[in-house]
Amino acid sequence: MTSLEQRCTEAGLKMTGQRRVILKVLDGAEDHPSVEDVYERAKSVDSSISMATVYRTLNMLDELDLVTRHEFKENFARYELNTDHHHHLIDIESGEVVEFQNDEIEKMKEDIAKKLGYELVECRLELYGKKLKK
Amino acid sequence: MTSLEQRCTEAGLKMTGQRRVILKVLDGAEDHPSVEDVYERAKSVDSSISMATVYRTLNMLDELDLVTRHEFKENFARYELNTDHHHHLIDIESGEVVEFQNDEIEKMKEDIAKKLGYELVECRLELYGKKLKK
DNA sequence: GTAGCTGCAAACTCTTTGCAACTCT
DNA sequence: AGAGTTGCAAAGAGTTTGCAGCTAC
Repeated sequence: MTSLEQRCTEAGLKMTGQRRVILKVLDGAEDHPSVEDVYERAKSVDSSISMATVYRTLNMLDELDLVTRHEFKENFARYELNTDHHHHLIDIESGEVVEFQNDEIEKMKEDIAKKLGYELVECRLELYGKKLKK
Repeated sequence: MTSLEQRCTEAGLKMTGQRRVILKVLDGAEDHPSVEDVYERAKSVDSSISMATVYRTLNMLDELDLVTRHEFKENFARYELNTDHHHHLIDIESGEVVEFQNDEIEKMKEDIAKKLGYELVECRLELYGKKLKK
């Protein structure tokens, strides 16, 4: 049983076959899968899984803060297991997503919000670029 | 004739009545209007204007880089005339949008992209917060 | 005159939801 | 047993588009 599965059970969710498959897909994902991606991967394990269940499950996980929903400049959402805090650089040519983290920026975000009279609750920082040739 | 109108004409666009109204709405907006907002404001001047025209016009302006399309954590787009480069802080309680600019962050964005092997093309930086009580 | 623009309604895409059947616990 | 979960299909929301008629140039 994955720790993700465990956290879901602890949250009071029933552990159905479909759910188990979806959680495993997420747990095993090394990328930032779209709903469609999760659906395809889950379906290849249990072909009875429906898109509706994938949507419902991802929404639940998002609400439980076990997963983060991203809406990059695409017209669909991508999901990612919640681990450490980081931001993303998206390759505008390939769609590849690279993660990065930067303490200075974290600090500046806070400072800026405070200076404007706000308490920072959330933030979105996405860089879009293309690979440099060496 | 607004300078926006002039730039459109220079781009080879025909200046129709509807377009003139929409451009004026954008030029006069002090906020970050949604398509619906632009539609309503334009319609109050010329009630024959259709939603389709508003969408088409905003898309054109975006392509001409006269306008910027924002997709904050809402499920619709907002538009803003292209002026100086800045970012946004969105009040998660009221939806109000505050603009800010920070040179240090601009520099760091570039550095981070370069360090990851990318040329920075675009970026999205949005802070979400709630007003601090004094 | 004609290329481009418009309004209308239909189509699209992604996402959500009502419902009846099913299944963990 | 019963609340929660599922698949299906229909509904939603925002946005785009085909088409026939209209208009700026």
